[in-house]
Amino acid sequence: MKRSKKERQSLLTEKIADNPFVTDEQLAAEFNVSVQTIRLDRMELAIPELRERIKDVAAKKYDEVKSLPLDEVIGEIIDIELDNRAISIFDVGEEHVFQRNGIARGHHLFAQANSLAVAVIDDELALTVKSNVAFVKPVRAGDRVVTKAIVKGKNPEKNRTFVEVISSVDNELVFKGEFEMYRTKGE
Amino acid sequence: MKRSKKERQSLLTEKIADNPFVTDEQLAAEFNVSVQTIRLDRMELAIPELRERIKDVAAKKYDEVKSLPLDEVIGEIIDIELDNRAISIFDVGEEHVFQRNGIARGHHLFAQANSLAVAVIDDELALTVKSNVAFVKPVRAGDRVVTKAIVKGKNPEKNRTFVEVISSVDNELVFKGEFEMYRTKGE
DNA sequence: TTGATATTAGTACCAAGTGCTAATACTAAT
DNA sequence: ATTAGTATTAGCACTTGGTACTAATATCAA
Repeated sequence: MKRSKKERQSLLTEKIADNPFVTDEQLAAEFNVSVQTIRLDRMELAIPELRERIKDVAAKKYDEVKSLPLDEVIGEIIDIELDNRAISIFDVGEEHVFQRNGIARGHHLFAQANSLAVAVIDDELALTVKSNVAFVKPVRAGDRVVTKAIVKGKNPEKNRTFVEVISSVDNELVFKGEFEMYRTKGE
Repeated sequence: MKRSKKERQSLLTEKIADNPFVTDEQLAAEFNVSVQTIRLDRMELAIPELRERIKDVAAKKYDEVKSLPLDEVIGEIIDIELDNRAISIFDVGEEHVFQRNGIARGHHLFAQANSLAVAVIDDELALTVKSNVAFVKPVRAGDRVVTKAIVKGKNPEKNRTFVEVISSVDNELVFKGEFEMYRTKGE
């Protein structure tokens, strides 16, 4: 009936990955084997029981919630010299690209650049007033985008700071932009 | 020791909301009451048992995963005329604003505008090449941002389309931008 | 002191398992 | 065909974190 243990086990792995909410009993019925066989399979494949799987999913969700406030900055800042320059990296994942063509959605690159421009200012209130950006080259999932922000000039009377941002992947320019930032204190 | 049932129950509601992974036993120990009391409290408050709570969290996460591909477009498109114009709305939530000052992070407005510029093109492949944007007025949590994209011109030789985007809250301009888009087919 | 409300205790039962032992079934090689 | 080895099935005791229900106390207020 079923094409061997191997096949069943690989199907099983898939099934569970696809829907972690399925019980051994349901799986047994689906594969026309006993519940015990399913249990043995899970053991061999080191797949935890239903409750553990569900807990894992829930726990992951919880981690996410906790790490979300960190999206105040998109990308990880690895170097910063306030009011001068800053560098951040951002790893592009599957969730950042268009399904159709695998190219990163522009707003993620913009978000990284904009976040960095805000961060480099370090004022109680730093807001983007204007920006001028160019998406030079497509970025894809798996790429590591390195973004540098450089403070170029100021207009203290108007509380403005100008920041230039360039992003590259493997030392190739993929994005550049100029940001005009507003700050509360003219410094 | 404990200030009445009422107080305990409100603390309990909080505790569980804060950490759905806690068992009745742990709660009983924490409140210095018996496990049964905790159970009675949960019944009165209609709080489901641990496993159900965890399942709920996990299920929510699963729904999210399924609805995530919808973030191909930021904001909800309410009207669209391909290669001509489009309108989307985006409700700003607490998660979109800076904690410090309650003002929406620029990239969300940009994301809405950029998404709409992509959507109005409707080509297999529409990419942002350049954009020039201005954040005219701060946007806050609770604001409903209405964004309009208008196709302004084309350069068929270069496969370019120019889109103008303006966003407003309560008919007041909050954002404007020009987007230069690349498309595969020059149409 | 009487009632009402709150709390605790105890029992039977459930789902979805784990862990273990033991009996079959199937398959392949000698 | 017999034997070995893997695969499958069955059955039982036990575990968690409960539900459902009954019954005994405690606490407090009129």
